[in-house]
Amino acid sequence: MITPMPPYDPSAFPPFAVTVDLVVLTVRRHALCALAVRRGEPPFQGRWALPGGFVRADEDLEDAAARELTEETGLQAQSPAGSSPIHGAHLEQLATYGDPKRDPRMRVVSVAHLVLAPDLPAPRAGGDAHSARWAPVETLLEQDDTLAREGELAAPLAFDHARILGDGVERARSKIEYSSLATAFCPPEFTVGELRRVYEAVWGVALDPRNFHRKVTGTPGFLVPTGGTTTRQGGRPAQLFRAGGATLLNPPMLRPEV
Amino acid sequence: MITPMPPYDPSAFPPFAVTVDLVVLTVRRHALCALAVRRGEPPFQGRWALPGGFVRADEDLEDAAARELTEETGLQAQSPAGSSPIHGAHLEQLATYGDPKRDPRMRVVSVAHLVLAPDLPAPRAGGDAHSARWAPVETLLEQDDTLAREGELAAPLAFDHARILGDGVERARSKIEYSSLATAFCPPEFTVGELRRVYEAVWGVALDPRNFHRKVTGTPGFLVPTGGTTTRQGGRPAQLFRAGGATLLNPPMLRPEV
DNA sequence: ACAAAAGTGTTTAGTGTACACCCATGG
DNA sequence: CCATGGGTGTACACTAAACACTTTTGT
Repeated sequence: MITPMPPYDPSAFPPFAVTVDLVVLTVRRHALCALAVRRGEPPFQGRWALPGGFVRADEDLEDAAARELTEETGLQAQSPAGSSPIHGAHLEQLATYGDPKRDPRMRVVSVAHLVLAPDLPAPRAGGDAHSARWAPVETLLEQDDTLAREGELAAPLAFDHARILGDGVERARSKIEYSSLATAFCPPEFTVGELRRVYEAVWGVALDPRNFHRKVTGTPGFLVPTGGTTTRQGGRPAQLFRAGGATLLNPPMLRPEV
Repeated sequence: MITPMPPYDPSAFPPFAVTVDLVVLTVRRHALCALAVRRGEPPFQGRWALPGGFVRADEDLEDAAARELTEETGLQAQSPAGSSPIHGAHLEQLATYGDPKRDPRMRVVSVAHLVLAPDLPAPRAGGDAHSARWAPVETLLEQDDTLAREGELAAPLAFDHARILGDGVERARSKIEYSSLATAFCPPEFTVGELRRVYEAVWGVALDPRNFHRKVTGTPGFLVPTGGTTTRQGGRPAQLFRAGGATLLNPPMLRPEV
């Protein structure tokens, strides 16, 4: 017999644990990197995993993600609604993973979040760097291939974190096409060339510097010049920009054909 | 003191209830409609809500959503991986809502899913139609305005379901731009005009029939002609098509400027 | 004959792409 | 002076938008 609105008995629900996992992405040395932490206990002891933790009893999901982010990196989240005074990282919900067997011990539903951050000196800014590191996403993902190799990253990521990381990378790759999110990878002031290198690292392609320059400077609200210049990249001094108010890019930045 | 990987104590986690809620969209009489059910018990007794229910102890999230969908509508879900023999509805995860106060009784985290279905004769195909109905999304959403009005839909949706519905509608509106998902609103065989009316209903705009025709028939893999024709829309007989294998539209269908 | 919806052709404006070329600095 | 990256100009291909026009049915 089918019940359109099933009886809603709050005292007889299956118990779940709810966690947040973080896909924290940045661009370092012209490569897209993700934050990984080493697990100190079973299961998957010694393996690398995405940072994360339990959602507290009276905590919103996004608050839990922001708290874990601060604990791991010292970064403040910059949610759409929030307006942190300090330069923060972009934080958004990614997807939720609830396979009954994803954690061998118990039923855990994980709400994954995506964080885009500018390049940081080191994880946790001087904290427990021994158990947290940036690694290129290909390094973290290619471990899923059958070829096991030597080195400290030889094993695939714990749990279903390779899938979560892959989904997060895919989201970032597509989202910088039609939004101004790529600026979240840059410091507060940046040049057009630095922004272009972000696109090149995230997409893994080479872009024409001249057309890119015309495109981003010609999109109203994307970039606002600060008046300053820099020569930190060598060559002719480049104008410095801040991210403008526009969040959507129309027309979008086109990713070269695969 | 800060712990990079917090102690993971599976026996001491806050208990959560996990539910799935469904945003089931269809196009009826040239309007985008969503499935709503009437609540039979407190809280929000008598108010309209999105269909949904608890995730079972050993059930994956997507399986739970597909089960609820079948219970409410008789539809089979057509997940990306699955390959149901009968014509099914598109099902994908939408987002997860976990505000600690979203359910007044207990901590409930709801994983919302989005379903796109062809027009159906009636909810539950002859079942409990008295407690389930299709309603235009504007009707369901405009209730959130302060102006309360008479009629059976006078009250806003229960819980945070108005926000969930709004997010689902927004996802559908943007996703038919760059994917072939609009065909999920159509029966197995359909005409170009019927597909165009789907776009017009979802976006709430008028499209040029001639340019639309050229666009969709000129995109390889989007539509495959079945050879048949129909005059069910009046006028000159129109070719019938099935959805092709392509899932991404490149270049995308452009939504007229707002 | 007329209305209605399906299709096709053509013109125009705008955008992406490729690439020649110049600019301003450090070494 | 040369290498390096920043920035502008321009020609060409492609696309979308607007709309005149023809086709094929039902009434």
